[in-house]
Amino acid sequence: MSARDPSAAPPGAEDPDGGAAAGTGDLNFVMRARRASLDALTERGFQAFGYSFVRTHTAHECAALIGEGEEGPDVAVAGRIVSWRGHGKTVFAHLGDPSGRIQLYFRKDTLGDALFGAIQHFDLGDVIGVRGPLFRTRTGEVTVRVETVELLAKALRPLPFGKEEVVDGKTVRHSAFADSEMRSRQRYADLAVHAEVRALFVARSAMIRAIRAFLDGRGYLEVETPVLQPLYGGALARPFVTHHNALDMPLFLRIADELYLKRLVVGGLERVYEIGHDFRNEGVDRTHNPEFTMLEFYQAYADYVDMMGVVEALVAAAAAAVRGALGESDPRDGAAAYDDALQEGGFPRIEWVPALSAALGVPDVLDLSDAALRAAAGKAGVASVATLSRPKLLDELFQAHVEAAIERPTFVVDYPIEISPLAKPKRGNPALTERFELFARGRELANAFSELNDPIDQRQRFEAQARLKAAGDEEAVMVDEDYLRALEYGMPPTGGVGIGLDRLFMYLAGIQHIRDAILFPTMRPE
RNA sequence: GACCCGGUAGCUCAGUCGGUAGAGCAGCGGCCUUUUAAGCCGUAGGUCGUGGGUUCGAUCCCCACCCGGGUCACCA
Repeated sequence: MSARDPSAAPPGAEDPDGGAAAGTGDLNFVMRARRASLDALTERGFQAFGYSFVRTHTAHECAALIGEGEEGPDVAVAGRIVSWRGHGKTVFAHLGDPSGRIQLYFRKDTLGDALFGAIQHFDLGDVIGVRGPLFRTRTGEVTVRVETVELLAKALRPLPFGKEEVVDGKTVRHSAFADSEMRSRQRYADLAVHAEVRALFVARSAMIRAIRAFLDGRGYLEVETPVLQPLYGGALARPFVTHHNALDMPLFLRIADELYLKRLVVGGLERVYEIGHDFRNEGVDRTHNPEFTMLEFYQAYADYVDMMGVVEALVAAAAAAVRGALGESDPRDGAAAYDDALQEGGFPRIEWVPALSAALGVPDVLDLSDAALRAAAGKAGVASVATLSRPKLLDELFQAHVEAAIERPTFVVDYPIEISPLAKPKRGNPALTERFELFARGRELANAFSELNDPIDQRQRFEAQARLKAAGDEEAVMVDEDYLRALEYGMPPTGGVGIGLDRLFMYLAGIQHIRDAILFPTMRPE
């Protein structure tokens, strides 16, 4: 609630007296009219905020119920008033519920003077319940001939409904609620007036449910690990810092689940997964929200080749769920869930070093001197090449030359060891690691490796990171002694995968902005 | 962080080469018993993002700031 928006306060909040007329001086004229309607109803003895309503059918079920007939049985439906057309002694309105909308027909001679008088004080957005028989109007629309009506929640603030018309079978909306910032801030209003936004988040939920079912079906155990961590790790990112008062110690919000999940594999939970939020204290843009939903899963006795197969099947299951939820008939533009390649699996696999070497036109990019890498990075438009470390230069070059060009789902395999501090060295080539990332449309969708389970090697990698941190790299991680202790007890060879679910959903559903994939994205206060 | 664009009524927008602003929808009043972007008549509604400056006068010009969008950078 904003201090700068007095009208956002509850009735009487800024006026201790709280009378019906008090505290309304700052409200705009529309809201004053709503309060007047509420008062008028209350004076007539109408309950404006009901307690319950027994709905017998949804709007969608009503259409099925009447079939091809002209008359149908009595129904009780409930929802928001989304349109209202008064005609003197009759009113046509539409009621919106989760299944769709249904027309209501109010007649003065059916309702009686008192009830018909009362509904003159109904407004768009009010939540009502009505009962009456179904019929078809002369234009054929399924309609409830309302015999009784209850007001279940008076809308004291106008919802930004646009007007809808159907042109050639498609819904065209006029004067819709279009301010993307307001739609994100007031997601409740966005959802209330946009059925397609509700459908999108239903699809997101379906995708996550499908992923859980997929992993559960393969014997993975869903677990929960700490969000508040004394040391952060498992990724390279700047953390959020907080403080525990009673323990008088700093705590970090996790940037990854990885190190705790692998502790569980040490303990004999051989297949685990977690779906939860990670937090990274970095910039906000079209593809980054400070908190985001991460899936990580680990499988003992598997390597990265095994995990590629799991990822293909998991992405196929997620795509099927999104497609099922959004419907087959009218796919969103650019929604990859409708791409057959996702169902067929067998994503192409390209090797990191040869791919970059070919892009640069050199025999082996790893043989290039730092100076040559710097020159190539500068040519590719990478900023501040003079200060970047060798691993960083490699990473930047790969992003610029290879990642950005990948359109179809593709596995990139065998990353240089310098940019993969938690991955096992590649069999037969210790300069590389057994790691893959899945890319599509220039974006990373998954990151995975044969997990490093040699505690001596892992300690050396941590210490290299610690040196970077001492040299001023804010993203480098600290040595996690407890994690090393766990590895010293022995961790079976393990394949691990991380998938950002917001981005996977964006990819599958054809969403361009991460803000549109998250119900309540992080925003500045109003 | 840099550059570009924007912030006007509840919503969607127009406009003012500087003279304190308009439309559609929503609202309010009236008419209308099968309408569906309902219609007709009437009416009300705005500190033109905030603060300075120039000016007789600023929503408009200038400066700063706030907020948002886009591009780039940062962020694997």
